[in-house]
Amino acid sequence: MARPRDFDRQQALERAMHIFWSKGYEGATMPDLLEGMGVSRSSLYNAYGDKLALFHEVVAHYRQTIGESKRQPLLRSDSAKQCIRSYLQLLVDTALSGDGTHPGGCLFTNLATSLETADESVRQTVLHSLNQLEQQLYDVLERGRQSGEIAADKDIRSIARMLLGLAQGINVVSRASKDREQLEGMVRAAMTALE
Amino acid sequence: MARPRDFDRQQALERAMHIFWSKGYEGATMPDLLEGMGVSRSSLYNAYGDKLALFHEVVAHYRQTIGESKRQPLLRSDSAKQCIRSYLQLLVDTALSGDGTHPGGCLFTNLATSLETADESVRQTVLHSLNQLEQQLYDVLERGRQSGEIAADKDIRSIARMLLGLAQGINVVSRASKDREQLEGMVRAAMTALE
DNA sequence: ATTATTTTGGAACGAAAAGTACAGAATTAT
DNA sequence: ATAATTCTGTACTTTTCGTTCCAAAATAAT
Repeated sequence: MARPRDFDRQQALERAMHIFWSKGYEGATMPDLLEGMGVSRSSLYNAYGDKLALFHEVVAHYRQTIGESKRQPLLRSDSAKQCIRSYLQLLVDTALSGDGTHPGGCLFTNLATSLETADESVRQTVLHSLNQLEQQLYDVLERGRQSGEIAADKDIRSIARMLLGLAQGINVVSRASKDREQLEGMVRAAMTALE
Repeated sequence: MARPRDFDRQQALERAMHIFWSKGYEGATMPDLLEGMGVSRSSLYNAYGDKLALFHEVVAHYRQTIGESKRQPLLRSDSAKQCIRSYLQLLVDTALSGDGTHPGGCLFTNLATSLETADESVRQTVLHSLNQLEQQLYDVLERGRQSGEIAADKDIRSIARMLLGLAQGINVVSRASKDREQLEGMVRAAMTALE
């Protein structure tokens, strides 16, 4: 009954995600977004609402795609240690953006360091995401403990938290330097905490 | 021969540091700075130059004060493990800003996640600071290895890197939640990598 | 073809940003 | 006291931000 949209809504959202991911919410200006998304002003406002609404869609999209895929290794039926190891390895790979299709690091980690100026709902989302990751790590460790793979006297809650922290740290350090050896060293040392 | 400055330059710089620290470079607007520093527009431009110049002074000041004091434990003549432990503990304390005099987390960690929009010289400073910290951690571990406190077969370069990463992670997570137990759990688990 | 509906591009708007200009106030040296 | 110099507050300019408005173009249904 009316003219269909000229651009691919999903593709444009993906591009917006990359811009917010690398520049942050405030750092990504409307001109940046317009150019990067390849969409005109009216089209953007018409399709997504205002900047904040677009950002919320981007955050949701990130969770469903990038976030989900990064946690994939934790859901596999490998041994617990193998799950953790491949999770961290994948983290390093995406932090370095070896494929070149994504910015480095993690959108949520970046957001966490700029929560002071952020929307309250964003703060909630970030907090929830961190807690969720800690719990997922804990669940894997617990499974490993029950199977005898991880010694019963290990404080797996603390280990889960350490891994959570290290994951954030990997995302931080990778923003400043793309040294794979450095990041993989972190992973290697962290794995010894499970021995 | 002329009228002296009306305000305390150092104190104003300190206040500017707190504002940049909690809000970031772009998030800290001139009105924010003017109000927080308790200085009028002309005085600020007269005393520091423009916003970027002020920021560079802030970064230098942060290194000399906060940065230096946070690394203090690494320079003590305690045992290596004790050095590391008290370094991490101090990190947790300041991350939670237990004294209430400072914002939480770390200015440099925050900067690292927003390097894309930052000045190149800032990027260099952040990178240098991370490398310096890794080296300091390594030096302490090396000392511990030579004294026999740390087993000779440990990969202390990787451990130093892991601790570097975890330090950044602590700064990140502490921005989102002020859970002391969570952060201290990270420290506890990380310390087991030295055993 | 006509009509109804929606997208689209470009201009325009208001608010807020950083930085500047200038006049007057204040203080030290003469 | 006076003069020279520097600080300070207000108001201004310029730029850039996010957003809105409106007419023209485009398409699907009638």
